[in-house]
Amino acid sequence: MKNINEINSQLFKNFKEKGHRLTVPRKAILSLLSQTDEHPSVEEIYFDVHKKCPSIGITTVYRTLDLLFSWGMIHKFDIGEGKARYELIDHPNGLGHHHHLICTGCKKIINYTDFIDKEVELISKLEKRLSRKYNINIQRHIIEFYGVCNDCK
Amino acid sequence: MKNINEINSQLFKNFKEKGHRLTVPRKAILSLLSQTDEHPSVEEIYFDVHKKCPSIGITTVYRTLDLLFSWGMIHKFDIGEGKARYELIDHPNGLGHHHHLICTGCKKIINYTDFIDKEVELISKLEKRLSRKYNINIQRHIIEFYGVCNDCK
DNA sequence: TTTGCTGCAAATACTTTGCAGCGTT
DNA sequence: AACGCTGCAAAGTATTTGCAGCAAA
Repeated sequence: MKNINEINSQLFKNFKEKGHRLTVPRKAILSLLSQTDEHPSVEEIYFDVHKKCPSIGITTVYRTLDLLFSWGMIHKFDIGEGKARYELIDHPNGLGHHHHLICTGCKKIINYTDFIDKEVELISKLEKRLSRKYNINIQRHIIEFYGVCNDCK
Repeated sequence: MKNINEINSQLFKNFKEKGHRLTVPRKAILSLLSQTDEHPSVEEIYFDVHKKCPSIGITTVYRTLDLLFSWGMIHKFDIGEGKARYELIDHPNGLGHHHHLICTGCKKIINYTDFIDKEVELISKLEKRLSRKYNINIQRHIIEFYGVCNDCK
């Protein structure tokens, strides 16, 4: 059973080995993302890291997330709010590959991992076929179900 | 073989029967959406309808699209540009249910309909299971594959 | 020491809102 | 005639950029 420090030191090590500078804001942002199963927005990430380290500005949060996204380390998506939400891809804390169930009322996001095996199987087949047919190099996918949760009915 | 006027008159008829006022801007926006297989943004829709009818303002385009979305007539999604794109759901012009293949380089969107039968089958099963298990009333889904197209490699 | 990263302030992009008047029904 | 729809202007969010200084490697 790994604790948070072990998990983070592994994450940080990988990060540095890829040649990126491990600065205070980056540590704070990566730590936050590795310790949550939620899908924080820029504002939420800024609120958290700025509280722990007030010198961090929101511009840096935007820039860091952009970089992490372009390096393929995080997912970026918009559930219909007009702002981005983020999630670590290779989540070190036990949360494996999953898809989302989103309430259009309260914007709650449920990560589901049940029923996912058949999905993964179909999707990898599909990716191969689509890649070949449309001559496109598929890197990731988004599968989201939208509905109204019990509290919002 | 239906022509555009027939298609639109059917669309407009349905629209009015639902109790919505059929105004000049709404006609223009619905016509545009029914005649394209693309996924125009607000700006692109505004550019088109404003050219045909200069009195239409961009605010009306935003409001009309919001209403069409809340009435379940159009899809609304963001392919990672930070702005919404739209698409008629019940496309009268032959384009059936489909999913998207998106190039992260040039933002080109390919509608694919091949291989979709298995997807639809799996998805409807999934929707039932997820609805029951998570007690949520699922209304729609988004399935998108992201990659780099041949031109952008 | 080098070069990439950072914070601030300002600019830009997208979307929403208040309000008075107009047009569809 | 009623009331929903519209355009304009202004305001509200979300995000990006220029630049000088700082700090990780």
